[in-house]
Amino acid sequence: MNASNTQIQMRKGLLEFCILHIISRGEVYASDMIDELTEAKMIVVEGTLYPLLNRLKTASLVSYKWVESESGPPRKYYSITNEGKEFLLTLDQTWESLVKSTQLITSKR
Amino acid sequence: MNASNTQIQMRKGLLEFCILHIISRGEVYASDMIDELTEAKMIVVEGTLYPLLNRLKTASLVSYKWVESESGPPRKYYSITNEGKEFLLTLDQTWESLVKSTQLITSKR
DNA sequence: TAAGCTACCTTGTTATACCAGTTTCTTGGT
DNA sequence: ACCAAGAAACTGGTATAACAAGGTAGCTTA
Repeated sequence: MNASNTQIQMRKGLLEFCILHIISRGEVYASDMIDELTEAKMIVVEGTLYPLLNRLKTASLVSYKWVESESGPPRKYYSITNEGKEFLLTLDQTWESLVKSTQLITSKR
Repeated sequence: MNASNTQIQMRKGLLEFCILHIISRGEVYASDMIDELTEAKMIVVEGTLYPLLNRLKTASLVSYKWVESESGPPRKYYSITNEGKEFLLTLDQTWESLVKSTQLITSKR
């Protein structure tokens, strides 16, 4: 039971929420997402991101299109679907309520 | 991919944090914890709580003592150890930083 | 003494993240 | 023309935690 594992566990499920938010703001591909997450100090590795994106795609929450790159292999650019937008709203509520509950418990004394 | 599962996933690891906080405020036994969590709208079932308490005990973050009940079987009353207090401080930071990161990502537009 | 409640515990399943790779495509150097 | 290097997408195995659905044991009460 160490802090770094706790961090991983606390973040579970949150990543899906964050990724969906990032995609909801406009077309992006994997490296863009990793950059933005890293900038916000939420580290994520490729082996986590790609399966997650496939899950979102399978659930019809996002879609993608191949785009040729000017330097290097083609990229998958993701965008959010209407279904994804709706789901994101429920995630917003879930997160908000979770923060509220935690606040309530951890600020008591 | 449904909202109730997302809630479960988002909460992973958070429970450990909340339970440790509850125990840190004074001696409690399982039902007390469930009551407090339920009051804060953070539902948890026994099958989740007991293994978690055993993990915390194994990691020396909490200790317990048996206490006779006035009505019913004896109870395990938990209290936090010094090691647990230290760990709780790092969890506070982990949680705070996680909230900050999520805020940063989800409030952008 | 049997029923019912309370408290604690266990087993099997599911879902997600991580680690450590692999594959494919493109470019650049020789 | 060939090979190295890099970028991008992907995969298989492992660990962890939460849940569902049970089980066991002690105490109380009718």
